[in-house]
Amino acid sequence: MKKNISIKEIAELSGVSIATVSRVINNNGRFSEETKKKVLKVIDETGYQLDYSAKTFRMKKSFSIGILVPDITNFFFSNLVEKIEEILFNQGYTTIICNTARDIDKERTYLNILEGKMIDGLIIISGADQFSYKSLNPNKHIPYVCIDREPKDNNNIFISSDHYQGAYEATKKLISNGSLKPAIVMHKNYSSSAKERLRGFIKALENSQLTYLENESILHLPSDKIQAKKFIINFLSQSTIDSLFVINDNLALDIISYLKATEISIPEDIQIIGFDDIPACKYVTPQLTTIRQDADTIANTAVNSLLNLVNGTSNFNKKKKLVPVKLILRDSTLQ
Amino acid sequence: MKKNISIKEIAELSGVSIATVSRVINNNGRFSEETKKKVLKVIDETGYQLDYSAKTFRMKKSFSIGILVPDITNFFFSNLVEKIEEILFNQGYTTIICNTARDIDKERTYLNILEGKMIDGLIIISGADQFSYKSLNPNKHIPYVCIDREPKDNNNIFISSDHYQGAYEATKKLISNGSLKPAIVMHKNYSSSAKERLRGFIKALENSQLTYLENESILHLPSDKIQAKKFIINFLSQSTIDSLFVINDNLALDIISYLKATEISIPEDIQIIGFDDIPACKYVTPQLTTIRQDADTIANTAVNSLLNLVNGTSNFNKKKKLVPVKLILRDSTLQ
DNA sequence: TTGTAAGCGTTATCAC
DNA sequence: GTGATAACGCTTACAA
Repeated sequence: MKKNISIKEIAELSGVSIATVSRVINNNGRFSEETKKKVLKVIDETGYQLDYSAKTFRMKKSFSIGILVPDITNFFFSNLVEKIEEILFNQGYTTIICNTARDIDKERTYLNILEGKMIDGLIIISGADQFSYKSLNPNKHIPYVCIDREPKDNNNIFISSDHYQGAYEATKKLISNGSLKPAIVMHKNYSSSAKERLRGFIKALENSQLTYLENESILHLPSDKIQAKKFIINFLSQSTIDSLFVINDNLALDIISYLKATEISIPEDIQIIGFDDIPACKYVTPQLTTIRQDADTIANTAVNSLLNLVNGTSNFNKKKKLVPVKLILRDSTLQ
Repeated sequence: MKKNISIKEIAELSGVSIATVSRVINNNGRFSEETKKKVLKVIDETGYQLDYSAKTFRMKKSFSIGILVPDITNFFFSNLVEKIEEILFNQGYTTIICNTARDIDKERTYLNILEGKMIDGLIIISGADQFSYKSLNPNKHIPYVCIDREPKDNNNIFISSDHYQGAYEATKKLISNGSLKPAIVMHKNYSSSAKERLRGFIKALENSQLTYLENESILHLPSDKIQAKKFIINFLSQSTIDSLFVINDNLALDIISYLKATEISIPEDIQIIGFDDIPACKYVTPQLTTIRQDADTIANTAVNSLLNLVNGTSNFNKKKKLVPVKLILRDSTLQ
């Protein structure tokens, strides 16, 4: 196999030095219009392609951005990633998507690899714990922004849906629809967004003179689905809870399917509101009322903030950026 | 900013040559147990990290694999990508996921970028047309495998679910359940997998002495959802079609939701079978009977074949690999 | 405006 | 077993 044609050959073929060729290619420095033409002609004829690996190596810059995402099969995440990827692509950046499978070791490994690959920036999506990026090399740090996950050193940029607002509105809606005893359903682990949603839920109760009861107003569903089903059916038949604000749509849809086997009907006996607005919301019966996150705005904000950081363009970035959410009314709530 | 610590420092600090350090790091060539310990200790203490960009540059090998995927928000694809990514990760490869958004230009651009990045191999998932990879440099070609998309030069590797078998079984099931007039529902564009599914559908009709009617047995749904809804309702109320084999679950779920507004009931009036087995199948009412694709096997086969190609391990690879699918019975079919 | 040459961090070849 | 050293393709002072 013939070796790749390099800048050196181009230089020889066009009778100039490699430095000049490099200047022409990158359109930087000075060169005459004539040499430019000459060089470009040879490049065109030979089908020369830049060796990015050499360029990256030399410049310590790769024009690629890493994304850490906990679970790419989750619609909210894949939707977000798709949008981010598209924006970055249009700005000339490649996106390296890393599925961490919520595994902290895998996350660490990826971080190291990305660092070794001279990644220019990093977008961290969600995850249970606060995010702290410690490079093995304390002098090196890749600029990053977090989405829905609080950075540990808190002068880093953090973009998030207004989970508090969403939860507040959802709960208020349940109450104004007549619910006297709403409960929130969550998993065991509290991500920063889950915490905010809980806070919004509690605030809505308070503002409506309802009391938040540690043992009744919050349900922690087991992650095993069989157990979760037993648990929720059991709980609902023994309590006077009459509406559920569920931490995300996937879980809400699970709950709806669990309740199909029972006498409990939605929304008459129990109203349900989810979070995210995944496509499946519209397919279930009853269709799921939910809080829609604005993935477009989140993606745009994240990329802009990150590229500002990477290029040092603007250094007056707000540290925390809250993106409004929207209540989408469907059939799992009254009215 | 202090410069990165390199193999050279490690060499000095441990009193050996850089060549020896390199051998230890890569565990290749000979070195004594003693020097190994010495070097490893220094590496550990200093927190030295390999510079992949230098390694890639030097070796013309990046230990990363590109994936071209048409739409990462589609569950079948994201599920596949997630599995592929996991397998590759465990083999020491990074995965660069490229969402082509079914855009042929974007695909071309990505291909060029990936080539410049010294990608070791390529996995191409689905897409409407046959895939043909032409490098700008005719002497260079990155090894690749296709999933659900036929490669143009047909001695390339091609992995696919047995769409023919799936469609055949689905249709046979509809017929054995009493359907006298099944129809297949598809989009306008025929991917290689869609073609196979159509072939299986037609074969099942033939084998059951049913006739395939060009104007009745096949429905091409408009991509606009409003129009699609009108179209399907109109069609079903005017024809004697009594079962539908739908080209994929997303479309089948759409159809189920369209029919909710009508008198037509599923499965009594119309039986429906989808394809893929996405999670939402279990959430709808009635739950959707479907053909499950075996994403695990597809992912494993694709990665193994590709890595064999990349490493030149085994050169007796079957060119086309068919992965069996499975009928999952739920409530959108009788019995 | 252009050329010379150093240097990025690694691997690989060869000699010892 | 180990060490010198060339080489990979590019960018970028610095010189001319």
